[in-house]
Amino acid sequence: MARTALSQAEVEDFRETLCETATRLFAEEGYEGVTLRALAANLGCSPMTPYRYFENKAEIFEAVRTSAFSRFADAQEQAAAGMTEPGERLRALCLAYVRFATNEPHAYRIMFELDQSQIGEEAYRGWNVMLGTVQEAVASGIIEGDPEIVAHLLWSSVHGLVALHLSGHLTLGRSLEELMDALLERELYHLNG
Amino acid sequence: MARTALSQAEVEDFRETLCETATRLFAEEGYEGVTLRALAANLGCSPMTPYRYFENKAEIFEAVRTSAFSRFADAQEQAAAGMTEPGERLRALCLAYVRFATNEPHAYRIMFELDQSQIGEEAYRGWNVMLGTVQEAVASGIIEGDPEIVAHLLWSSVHGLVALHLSGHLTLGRSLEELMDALLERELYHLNG
DNA sequence: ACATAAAATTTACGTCGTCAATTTTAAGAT
DNA sequence: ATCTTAAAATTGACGACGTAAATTTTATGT
Repeated sequence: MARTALSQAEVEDFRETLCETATRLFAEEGYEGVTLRALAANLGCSPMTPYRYFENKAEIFEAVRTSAFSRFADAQEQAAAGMTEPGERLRALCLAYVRFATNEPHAYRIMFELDQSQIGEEAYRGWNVMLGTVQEAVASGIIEGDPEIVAHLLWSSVHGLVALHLSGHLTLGRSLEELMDALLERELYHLNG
Repeated sequence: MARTALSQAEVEDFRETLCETATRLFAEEGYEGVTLRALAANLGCSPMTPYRYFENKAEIFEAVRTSAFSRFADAQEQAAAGMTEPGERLRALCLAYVRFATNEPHAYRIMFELDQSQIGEEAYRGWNVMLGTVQEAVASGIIEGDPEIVAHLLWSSVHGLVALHLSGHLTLGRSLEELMDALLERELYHLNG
């Protein structure tokens, strides 16, 4: 007797398309640069249409952020899968980390510069790969200490390098990957030296 | 024959008052939360008055940022002055670092999350204290490696800890200072162990 | 084709940064 | 003391933003 409501699939489709477009715009224009009107124009719809699929701009960017975490986790898992020895795997993880950040700087920034409390499980997938690898490394004796603490310190250190690099605070004439290797070398110091 | 222009001192006075008020508002409301109209209201002037003293909002926040860097550098210098032994001095620096960040989270965020290219010499004062102390630590043998690289890595690591802490990404049940101590302990590992 | 409810668009509001036009203010000249 | 004048400050307006409310379009069962 009346128009039927959109199917779950149709809703999900639009949400996904919107999220992809928003991610692209965001990568081009940065966080503040993306306006809902521009997003709508890129989607070929009116500025109010997205509001049927998302509560507001903040929720749109939460979706963009979650998808970024998802891609990041994929990269981490793929990097880990390629290596068997814990030390090599650790390095592969860190390398994948800095490469993700350099390839998608804007995505990286919303992932970690905004408050974490609102994001879901997807945010922990990448972290869990790192934690697991550090646990293996400790178990196999190439790193010492409480795995959770070590993983947090390693993660923080790599994040610090990446963050300062992205905002231009690293004045040294070394590449990010060089610095990351130097960091790992020091962390694994008592193995080699 | 006509009204005299404001003296250099008067201009500087207003700029300073504005900067202090902006810093306070910014600390309360966060970056996006501060509007020029609110700032003007707090200063007891009209919204356009600040424009005689600053080009635009961006320039105002550059001033706020520079003053934050200045306070940060003061804290670093003061912390360094209290310690003579390089290892202790290094720890004092890191402690002052994390304390500044926890006491003035908003200030800390604009210092390091925004692009660095626009800020002046004041931004390097704090860094130079750290670099100098690492150089001493290397000279006295308690740390090994190229001082510049080590200083960059240490700085990055502490920044990473602080940044992830401020955005709520640190899930471990340890305080920031505990983690910082664990980090330093590992860095000085081959001295103690 | 018609009725109807969902979906989409258009219109409108309040707020933002900031430009342009205006008013106020303080000093030298009369 | 008053008038002149240029600097300083304010007021008013503009376009853009996020989004609430009102309106129009669209797809279905009868």
